[in-house]
Amino acid sequence: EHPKMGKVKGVIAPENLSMNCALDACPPKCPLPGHAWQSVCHKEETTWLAFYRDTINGEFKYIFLSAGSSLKGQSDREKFEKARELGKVVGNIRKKITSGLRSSTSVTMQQNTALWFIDLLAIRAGNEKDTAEEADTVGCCSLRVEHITLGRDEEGPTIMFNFLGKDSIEYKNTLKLRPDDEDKALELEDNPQISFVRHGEEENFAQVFKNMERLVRKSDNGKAKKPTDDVFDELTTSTLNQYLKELMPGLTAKVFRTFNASFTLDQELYKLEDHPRKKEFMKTDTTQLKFYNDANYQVAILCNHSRAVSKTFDTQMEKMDGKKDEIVKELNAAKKSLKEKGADKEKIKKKITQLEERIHKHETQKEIKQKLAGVALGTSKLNYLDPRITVAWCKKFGDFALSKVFNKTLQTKFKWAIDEADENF
DNA sequence: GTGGGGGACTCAGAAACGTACGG
DNA sequence: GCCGTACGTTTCTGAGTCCCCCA
Repeated sequence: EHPKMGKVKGVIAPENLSMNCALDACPPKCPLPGHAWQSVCHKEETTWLAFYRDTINGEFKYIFLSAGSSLKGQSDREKFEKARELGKVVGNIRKKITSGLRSSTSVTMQQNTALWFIDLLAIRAGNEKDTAEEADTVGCCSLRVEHITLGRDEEGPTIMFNFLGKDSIEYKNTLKLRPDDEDKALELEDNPQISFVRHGEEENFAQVFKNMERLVRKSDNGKAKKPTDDVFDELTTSTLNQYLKELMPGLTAKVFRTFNASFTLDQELYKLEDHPRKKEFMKTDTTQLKFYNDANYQVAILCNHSRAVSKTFDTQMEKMDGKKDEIVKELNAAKKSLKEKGADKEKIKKKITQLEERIHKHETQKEIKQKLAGVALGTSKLNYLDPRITVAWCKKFGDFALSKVFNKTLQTKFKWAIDEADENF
């Protein structure tokens, strides 16, 4: 429960607003007669147009330009360029991280263990928070012993994470080795609460597990840790980011999230190229869109973007089941009539095929609905996926209409990417 | 020199709103 | 043509990240 829940916000008057405009520009006129702005300033280094203080916690609230503005587009582009830059050197950085896992210096070991998780699981950095003023949520650096369960299964060690992340969204995930049995692996792959260690990282995972055993049991002074103690007791987000800056200029924990999200989308989308069912996916706009959304889904799972399941979800499912039963009944009747004397066999066979296709379509729709019930695709599309990957893919595969994946708002926001990327991006 | 907090930005899901569709 | 439902889009504003400055 949020400590400020139930508090009522005060009205913001012009007297609470500070305006920001160029020195040679005419400040906007206050539209309310008898009122005036608190102040007018000329900050050339900032992008906000106005600000006021929140009446509950006194924090700054800014009025910014819209996401579709060229200024925002420019910084969006810079964000994705930084992620691409990371992509070019990520191999070397991972080598440094994995060697740091074995460091005898405690803080170095902690830094690299945390980064290993941030890179693989796209967990946020985890700033310190004042739980008297804000909800008790955590990220990687602020993980507590109570959020981690170490275990073992048939494949080897397991690390289970269970904590509340940003916006009090539950993060539940078990990290484990991929089973050799491919059927079992594929089955587990569909489970959004299980993540596999990357191929070739098995030994590093063993080291990470060893580090975690140490970190959840003892602090550096040898004292046993309580469930409410920090796992990474020598880390803060700023020291972690300082370390990252040594590895690459401008690198922060957040960049890993952007990079891994975009990289995942790219990998998933380009599986279409040599996919054994390529023809099937390319058949219609609907099937191609489904392929895109499946790729987007993988990113949403990685970033833990969830949403509340609709209150009417169960009834919607029941309705779909009912509808399917109706089509099945019709199909059975058609099959029966095929055996009757004097029946127009060709006509009935055609009807049977149509009904079977309808059942298949219906089942697919239900499957998609079930899969996306608690998963939000929009957040990653808006914030983490380099739009140029999508633009290029649409151009490369059957000149797929971009409007199918980017609505009007996104087309405005990503105008810079649409202009820039060709099919070879 | 350093740690903490102020400041400025991005990211987040829910609510509100608009619209298409089918009975 | 009306109405209810579902679903996509837009708006809202809270919740994070991270840099920088100052005590």
